[in-house]
Amino acid sequence: MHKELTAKGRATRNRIIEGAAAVLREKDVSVATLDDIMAHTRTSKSQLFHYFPEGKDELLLAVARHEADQVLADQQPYLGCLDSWEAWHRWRDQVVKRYTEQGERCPLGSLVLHLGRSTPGARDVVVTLMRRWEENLATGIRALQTAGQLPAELDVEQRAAALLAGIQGGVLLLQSTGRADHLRAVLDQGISDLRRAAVI
Amino acid sequence: MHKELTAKGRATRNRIIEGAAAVLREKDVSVATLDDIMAHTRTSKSQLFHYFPEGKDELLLAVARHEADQVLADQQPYLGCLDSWEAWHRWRDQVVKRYTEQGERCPLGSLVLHLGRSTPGARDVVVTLMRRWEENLATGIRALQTAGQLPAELDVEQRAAALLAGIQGGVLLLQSTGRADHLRAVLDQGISDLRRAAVI
DNA sequence: GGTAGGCTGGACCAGCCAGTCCAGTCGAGC
DNA sequence: GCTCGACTGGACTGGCTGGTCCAGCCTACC
Repeated sequence: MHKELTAKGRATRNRIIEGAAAVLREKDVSVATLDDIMAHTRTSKSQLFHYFPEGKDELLLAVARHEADQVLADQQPYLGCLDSWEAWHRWRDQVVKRYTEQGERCPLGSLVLHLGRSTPGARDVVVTLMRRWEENLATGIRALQTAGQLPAELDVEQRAAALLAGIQGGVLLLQSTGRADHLRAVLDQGISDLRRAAVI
Repeated sequence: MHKELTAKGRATRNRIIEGAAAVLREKDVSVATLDDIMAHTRTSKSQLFHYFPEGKDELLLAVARHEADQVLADQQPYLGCLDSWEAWHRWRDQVVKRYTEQGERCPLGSLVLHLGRSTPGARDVVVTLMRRWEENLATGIRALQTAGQLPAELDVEQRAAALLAGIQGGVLLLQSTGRADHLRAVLDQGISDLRRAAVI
């Protein structure tokens, strides 16, 4: 697929994806039109359909993948080496900062919701993202275990799952209420409960 | 507003709201049309605009309010009297059951997202819902305090906020991955961390 | 320097769907 | 039983938007 793209073609394709991502960070999928994307990327409709023959959904899916990659990248390098309590706190700050800045928009969320079950592969994007995210958290907890900071019998999977869910909900509440209180609470509480587990 | 509605008129208006809610539980807002709602409620377009002069958005907002009321109602009577550990566990089961049955659809979520900032009042619906939900949780935690099951110095607000965020994220993950693991994990972990706080 | 095929521009089309309009019915109160 | 206004039916419209088509440009490769 797209093997035959020249360097110029690839550049244009990327420009479309990034431009579309920019558009979708400003307006909701249900409102954004191909014309918006054309205007923002200085492309014509034929180019859009040239690079995404299946049409709008294929383009949106590509944007969703692009955004999903961004989510974890934005948490690096912290998320990748959660091997001390200090590292956990730095990561916490990074997450709060990232989502406070992003504000009320959730391009990836609306995208996947919009594509929904009609577009095969849309769900996979978010499922994969969540799995990776959770794995990173689990790895971090295990790192604390091997560092002797946490007891070996801790249920790592459950902790990681609960933490991930908390973050998602915190972000959701940040986006719907405009306040980061919940996100902060869930991270603080999650980490301090983890620390407390160390003492027992 | 709508003071002058006769009994018949009120009945029709309610039929429209409930019918629309049923439609939106099956298809996403972005796909559902007024024709779908007409078909499902046996009404004509002029009736829709008679009862909701502002058009589709006004109708959707009414549906959103209707759905929001449902959310807390579905958690009763458990959510209302979280005054023992047993009550908390019964409530937990109820929540998991409710959202497992609901499956992947989240009518209220898509509705509010769809109405977004363009419709004043849409955000309020979800903000109010979340505030009430959180208050119920906080009341439950305080009930445990007065029952002597939890220490008085516990940060009730933070616990309630974190728990609410966890639930929202758990539901989100249930809807996007199809598995209830996260919701269960966050509730189990949340309640057991609370219990552990009792010991310390 | 020629040519095949990737790349680009933009006019055009067709379907969908919210919203309008008007003609007609029903029913409560006088 | 009359009348006024609430209520209902359904045809019509106008704008929007995803998608198509074709004609022409650019460039890598021979």
